[in-house]
Amino acid sequence: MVVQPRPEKRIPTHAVGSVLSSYASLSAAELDVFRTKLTDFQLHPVGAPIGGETSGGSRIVLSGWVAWTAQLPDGRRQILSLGLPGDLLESAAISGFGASHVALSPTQTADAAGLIAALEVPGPELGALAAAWRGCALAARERTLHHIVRLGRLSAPERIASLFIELHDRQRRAGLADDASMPLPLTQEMISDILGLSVVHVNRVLQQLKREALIAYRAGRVVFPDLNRLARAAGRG
Amino acid sequence: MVVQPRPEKRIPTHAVGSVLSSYASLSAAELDVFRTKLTDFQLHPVGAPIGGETSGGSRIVLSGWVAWTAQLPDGRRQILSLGLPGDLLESAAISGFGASHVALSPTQTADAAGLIAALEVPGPELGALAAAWRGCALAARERTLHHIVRLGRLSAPERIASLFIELHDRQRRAGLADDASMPLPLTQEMISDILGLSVVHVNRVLQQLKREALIAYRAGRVVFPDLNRLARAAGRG
DNA sequence: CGGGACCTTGATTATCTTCAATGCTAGTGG
DNA sequence: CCACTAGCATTGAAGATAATCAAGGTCCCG
Repeated sequence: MVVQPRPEKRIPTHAVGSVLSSYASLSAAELDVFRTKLTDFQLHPVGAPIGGETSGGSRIVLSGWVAWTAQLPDGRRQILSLGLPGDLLESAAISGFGASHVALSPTQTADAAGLIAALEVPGPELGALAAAWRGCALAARERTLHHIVRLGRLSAPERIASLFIELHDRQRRAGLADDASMPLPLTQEMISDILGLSVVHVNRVLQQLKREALIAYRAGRVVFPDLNRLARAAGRG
Repeated sequence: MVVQPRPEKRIPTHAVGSVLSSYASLSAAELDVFRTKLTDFQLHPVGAPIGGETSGGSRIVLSGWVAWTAQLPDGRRQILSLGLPGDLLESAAISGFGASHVALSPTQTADAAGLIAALEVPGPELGALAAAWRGCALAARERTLHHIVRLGRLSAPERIASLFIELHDRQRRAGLADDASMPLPLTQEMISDILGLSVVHVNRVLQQLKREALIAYRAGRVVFPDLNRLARAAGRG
């Protein structure tokens, strides 16, 4: 018996479904709809660009982490946002400097155009799914604004604490983190490009946070001994 | 014959029309449509909140400047974006900290919900208007991302240069600035809240830019002796 | 064993903030 | 008309925060 490859069976939609469910309670039928509406599954190795310069975007991250990176002519780099499972990768291009989506870890994405089209037709069957989708989009917008405050007004320790809290919340929604720890597939250089700091300084501040028992590392994970204290250290999260 | 008050006659839609026209060439009919679709004109004195906490947003700025401000519990402030004529004021609220739209100068706004609804119906008559509207929205999104790079990776002189270039471009589109100067109704404290710097430092960097002849003041305006040089000083704009 | 990617450390310097005054200008009320 | 005030701009001095430069160190992998 020839087993046909059935990529959709291997596609980890679990995380995305978990994220959507965190914004609205979804029926099994709705969870099926979003699965079947996704097309053009792709696997991206670390460092691979996603979507390319040309593509209009609207790919959704199924697993892995994606950085939306802007690059200045002199080499300075700023990560505009992180794409985690459930996130829609908007059109990458920005006038004024080179910007692109890059896989930070092995990443699976799919084209969400069909899903978006299906959600635009108003109907009671997909009501909760549409609400969840809007919740995701709203959360993404709030993260962008939050990031502006982070870069503009938070000190380095606050920035790191605030970033970790955001990532923890997002990964918990995706079912990828427990209540007191999370995986963190970012190098210190990536963290520095997110937070607008130098690598050296990120290293030192991380050590400081560890000394203060605000975070800990264990087996490739960040552990949060006291999330409330960490939130306070983030300048109120 | 009783003359009804006709507020729309006094409403300065000129700037908004100019901005829209800068994104797509509009017919006179289309310019009329956007005028007639706007409702609920309001005048906001300096310092007045716009939209309130409750309102869902979707007010458009007709004249004046509006700051979208986030406030941390300890008093630190960050201006997330500026609303100039033609800009849509999105829903202000952000989870995590107090945020609101505040008039920085005497400001006129209108409810754009009717206009938005009209543009959502696809049709050839309003095609260019819809394109212009999308152009505005896209530009606003790019400004937000640009702001992240500014705060994350540009030095103080670069931030100020980059901000001035953006404001000059926007005001030229609105027909409010000429090729080499623009009005600037911002105090140095407001600039510091936009750029994530202290007022004192903004003051010193402004003097430095003046000494280097990158900018000049004259009669309440900022003058740009050499925009190309300023763009270079902005870390490539 | 060598190389590469990443993390860590110390020393030094640059950038930016804070604090504390002072000046300036326009508006206000006596 | 003249203090008086309030908001904004400016200045100097001191100190904190973060960047830069230059080495090492660790770990993994071919």
